[in-house]
This record gives sequence, structure tokens and C-alpha cells, in this order.
Amino acid sequence: MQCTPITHSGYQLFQQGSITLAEMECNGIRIDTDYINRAQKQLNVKIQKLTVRMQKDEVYRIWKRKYGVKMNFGSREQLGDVVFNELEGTHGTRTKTGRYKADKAALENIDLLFLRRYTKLEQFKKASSTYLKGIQRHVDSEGFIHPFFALDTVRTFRSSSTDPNLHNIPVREPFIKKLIRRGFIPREPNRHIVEHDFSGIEVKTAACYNHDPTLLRYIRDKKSDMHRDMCMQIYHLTINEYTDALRHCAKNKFVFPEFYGDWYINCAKSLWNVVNQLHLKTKTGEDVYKHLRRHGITKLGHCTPGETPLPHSFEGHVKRVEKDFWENRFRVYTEWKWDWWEDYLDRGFFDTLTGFRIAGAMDRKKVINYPIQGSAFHCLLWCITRINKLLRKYKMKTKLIGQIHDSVIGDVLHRELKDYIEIAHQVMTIDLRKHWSWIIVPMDVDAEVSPMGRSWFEKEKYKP
DNA sequence: CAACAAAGCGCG
DNA sequence: AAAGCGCGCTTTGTTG
Repeated sequence: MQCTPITHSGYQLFQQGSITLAEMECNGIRIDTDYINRAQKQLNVKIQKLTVRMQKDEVYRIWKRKYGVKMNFGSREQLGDVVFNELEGTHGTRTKTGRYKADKAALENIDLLFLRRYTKLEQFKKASSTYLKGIQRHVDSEGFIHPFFALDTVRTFRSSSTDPNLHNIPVREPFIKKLIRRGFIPREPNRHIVEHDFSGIEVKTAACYNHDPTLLRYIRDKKSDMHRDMCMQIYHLTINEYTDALRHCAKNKFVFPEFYGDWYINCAKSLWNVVNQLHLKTKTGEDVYKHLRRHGITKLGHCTPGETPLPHSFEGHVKRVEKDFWENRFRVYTEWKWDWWEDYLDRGFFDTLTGFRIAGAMDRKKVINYPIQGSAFHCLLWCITRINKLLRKYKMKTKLIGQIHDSVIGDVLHRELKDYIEIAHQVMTIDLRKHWSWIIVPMDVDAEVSPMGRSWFEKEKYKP
């Protein structure tokens, strides 16, 4: 892995950053080991009960009849074979090795209780084997884990985390989130877990590269809202009809994927299917499919690459939204993407705003995404180094214990709470921008604090 | 038995 | 012409 800071600033960032990350690793995170052990036992009971319930299902019997003693309930290959070859009215797509694709998204297209339960079971197994077991494996004799952070493994000059990986602790599914995060506690009863998150840092970093006026306005004008606007356009909603849930879909199933280089066919499928999966309604309580029908959209469409979308299809609509998105709304962003790609083709490398050179063979999407992803993380890395220095300068007992790409986690002494939050806020919103003049947009940070002595799960938005 | 690749899923 | 960026970890299945 090539790791080439090209400027003094980039070199300093990684030299100092390495030390900060090593200190975090050394500090470690206190684990409520009794809780984790209890949770593991309870979860295994749930897994057992669900497995027994599923054994009475007709699909299970078909599976058993076909595979006999070779039946393996954990085998997606066998599941795909049973679902797509033995059941009526199912048709699957295949992976590049010829197996049936049998991931969560593929199974969700089939309306079967057995498959809903299978997905839930797999989720529980993941929580048990990767997270609870992973934590148990790594706790030291004092009840601490020491997630490791590497700076020399990631193509974009982000960091990675291992043993255990602190970068993918569950948060999106509420039950699993609580199950796992409840086990991360402050090192003493008179402390808090405190997490500071940069909000929208990748979008802001992108804007610092491409200087797109529309994107800059969305960032600077607090009354404007890019995800809301896209939500309204995608689902044909007025300002009075959109909901937070629909806005969330637009953000995560259109805007971010498009920024990363996805295209309308994938976006249309997931934007359409999520309506059914989450039973989404408009603010006025209307079914979203019904609402779209009133606006002339009656079906998803075939979503076949190379084929023209059918009239009155959602696919065709999203294709037009995508065209408008890149040709009108973010025209300057589009121009930057082409210019940046051309410059890379001429030179064989590109330099980040944070002082790194990324060279070697890359396709167009990588060339666009790498500098943005890397620079966004470098903002966080600079901040944690600065915060750490200030903690030492003021002889504080608060310790930094982890980092998740755009957030920093502190184990904060109760009497230092106000000071710590003041310091982190100052560094992340003011000092960072003084350090890097290329940051031409405001930086915002959200602080979340656990009640004294309570877990990471229990953190709440900080109110002074 | 070990080593490896593929598939899948957790996160930003 | 191709068709989502970056990771780490676990299980399954194959190979030797």
C-alpha cells in the first residue's frame, strides 16, 4: 500500500495522528462484561426458539427432503436452490459464479413468512457471532477492549479499525443497536460516554472540491434542504406532503448513491421497494404508490440495463430526475467530475486538499470519490489530535477512546463535561477552518452524551 | 488439517 | 461502455 503525503502538512497530520490513534487504542473502552455475557445467553435462546419455530415450516421440510443429512441451515447456496428451484412462482438472479443470489434484498422480493424469519435469524446470528462474541474475545483482564486503528491500509487515506472493529458497531436496527451498545460503558461511574459527529462532512468536502454553487447554497443556507427537495421531486410531493421517512429514503437511496456514482436503475428499484417494505405513506396518509398513480406513475418498470424505460414507469421518472440532478441542479459538480477525471488521465495521479497524492490505476468513480472520502476523514483526524493536545495541556482526566470516520468518542469525567464539550466544539467548528483555508463552508457538529455512568446506547443529544 | 475465495452484512 | 465509494469479520464451500 502506497502511503504518500506530498506536503509537510500531510506528513505532520499522519505522524501526529498515529500517536493520537495509538493513545486511543491504549486507553481502550470499558465493557460491561456481565451484561455482554447475559446478552449472549439471551440472544442464543432467541436464536434457538426461532430455529425450532422455522423447522415446522413447509419450506424447511422441502429443504430437508432435498438435502437430507447434508442440509445446512446457514448455507445461502442451499437456501437459494430451495427457494428458486423448488417453490412456485419465484425467479432469482445469479451471482457471477452462477449461484442464486440469496441476500436480504433478493429474499425481500418474495412474500414468505419463512424468509422474513430467515432474515431475522441471520441478523441475530450476526449480532451473536460478530459482535457479542467478538467483544468477548477481545476484552482484556481489566474489562477493556482496545480497538486498533490503522492509517496505512486504506486506499483513500482513511483509517481502518480491527480487533475488534469499532467502525461497524450496529446502530441502524433498534433492537440490535441496544443489544450491543448497552455493553459499552464509561471507565468509572463518574464519567460519561460523549460522541461528537460532524454533520454532512462528505457532502461539505465534496463542495470544497467542486465549488458547485447549488451545493454550496444548500450547505450555507440553513433553511434550504437538499434531501427534502429531492424527496419531493422523486415522490411527486408538495412541502405539505413529504415526511421525514420519505426524506430519509431520498437521502440514502438517491442522493448519496448518486454522489458515489450509482445510476437510476438501482436507485429506482430501491426507492420503489422501500415504500412497500416500510409501508410508507404521505403526510396526508395516502399510500405512496396510490399517490404516484395520481401523478401518472403506475409501475416500477423493468429496470433492464440497455432498455428504454416503459411509459408511466417509476424507472423512467427516476431516470429524468437523475438527468435533471446532474445536468441542471448540480451542473458545476458534473463539470468538476469531468475535469478532475481528465486531469487524472493526463497525470496518472491526483492530490488531495489535505496534502496526499493518490496514484495508480483507478476507474472514474474511484478518482471522484477517493479525494472526498479521504479529506473528510482528515478533518476528523486533525481535530482529534488537537483535542488530545488540549486535554493534556489543561491536565484533564478525560480520555479519547475511539473514532468512527467522522466522529470522536470520549470517556469524559463528569466535572470536565462542560469543558470537554466546549473544547471539542471549538476545535471542530473553528480551529479546523483556521488550519485549512480550503474549507469554505461552515462545519457543524452534533454532541451526544450518556447519563453519568451509563452506556453508549443511552447517549442523548447534548443540551447545555 | 490449513489456506483461500465468495457471499453476505455490519458501519461511515 | 458500464452501471455504488471505503472498510473488517464470519461462515460456507472448495482445494490440496
